[in-house]
Amino acid sequence: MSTIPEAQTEAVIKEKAKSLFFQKGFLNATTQEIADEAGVNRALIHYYFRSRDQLMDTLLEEAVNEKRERARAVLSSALPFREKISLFIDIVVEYGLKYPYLENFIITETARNPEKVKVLCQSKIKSSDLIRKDLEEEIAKGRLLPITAEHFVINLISLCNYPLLAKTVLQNMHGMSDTAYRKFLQDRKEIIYHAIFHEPLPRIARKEEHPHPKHAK
Amino acid sequence: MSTIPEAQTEAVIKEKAKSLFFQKGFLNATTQEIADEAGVNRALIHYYFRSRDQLMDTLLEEAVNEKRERARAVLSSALPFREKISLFIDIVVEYGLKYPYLENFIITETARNPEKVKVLCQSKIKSSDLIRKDLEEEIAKGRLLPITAEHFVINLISLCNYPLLAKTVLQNMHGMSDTAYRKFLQDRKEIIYHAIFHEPLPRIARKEEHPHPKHAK
DNA sequence: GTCTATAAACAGATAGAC
DNA sequence: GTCTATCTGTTTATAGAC
Repeated sequence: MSTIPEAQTEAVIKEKAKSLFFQKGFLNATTQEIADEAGVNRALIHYYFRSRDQLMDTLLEEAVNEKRERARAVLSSALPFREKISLFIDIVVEYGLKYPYLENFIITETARNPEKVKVLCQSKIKSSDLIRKDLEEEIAKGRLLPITAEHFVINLISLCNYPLLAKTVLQNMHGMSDTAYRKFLQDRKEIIYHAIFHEPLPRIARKEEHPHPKHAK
Repeated sequence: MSTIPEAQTEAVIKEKAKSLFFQKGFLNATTQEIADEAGVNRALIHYYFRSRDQLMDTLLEEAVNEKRERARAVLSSALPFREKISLFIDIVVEYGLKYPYLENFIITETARNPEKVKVLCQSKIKSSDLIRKDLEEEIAKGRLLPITAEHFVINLISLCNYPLLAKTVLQNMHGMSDTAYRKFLQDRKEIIYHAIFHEPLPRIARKEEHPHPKHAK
């Protein structure tokens, strides 16, 4: 279409489809809706991505890899354990604020087609492996009650991700506007740290205070 | 169909559709698949339920009400607070074992059609209201770190439900068979209590030890 | 109440013109 | 690269015979 600079069609489709799926929550958006959003003809989606499924796979893989890379960087850093976890929570919640429906999409797609999970979890460096050593040390020092690394990580991720997945239910149940809901998710950063460590989140050593919510590279 | 006793067609459709949706995880089962499962003609689904949507609404409402009723009974009982919570975890996890895809279904449907949530959450007695008094008492006595009733309940439900929603991802990531996954969910009962109260789950005062996993009325 | 046959709507994908 | 037109398959829903 003439309003689009040119030759960026593929990128535009990806960007707009990503927004439709992960930000606006149109998890079942049709190729027509994607095309409309991108301001291009429907056939172009097939020209560039062959099928709707391949487009989705591409988007999902990219988004998951980006998020995982960020989490991995923190967990494998040299920071003290509790700072790692605090930053991990920050990253996961901020990512959830930016792409509120990404987790929803993953859950929906893997439930519909369990084979797809293998693409997403390949070359897997499990978070639990990255913190196992730290965790065992903390437990040995008596700073944490005994727990396996797997359950620790699953607890952490559950506390971060469930409120995203249940967004509609929670918003309705507690009568939250969209902005109130965003605030609620922000507040949960401290709540989650608190639930994990049973002590307040230290006010020091926060990487940044997010003066602007911009977070994606 | 002649193999079915008779006049129970409506009940059979409901039962089989429930199994398809909530137990087997065919969240997008077509009317044809439902009819096949029930061993009836596809047109009968429309005869009894008018449309696929109405069938789904009926199923969802019944399942949610049943689960909520059970949870409510425990939380509004006269039991000590920690026993209530322990039983609550038990109910939610056991319900998850029985209907592994119910929560998935709720999340998917409310994301697709946010209006539907109003049907599910009507006449709402919030769990957080039922335990608020208990919780404040516990906090006043110094037996629990300060937390709002809302966040407390959301933490609790997150820890119970997320592993259900992420079943496919978790199974793949940790190489769990179906039976290993069931065991994993069972184990989480103690993990969750532990995460909430930071003390081991007492071995006494458990309602039953589930000699048979049968749990629905 | 239960079936067959069919309508009606839709979505994904492709061929072929420009 | 981008468009229009069309094909194919799928699914819900209903009309009407039995």
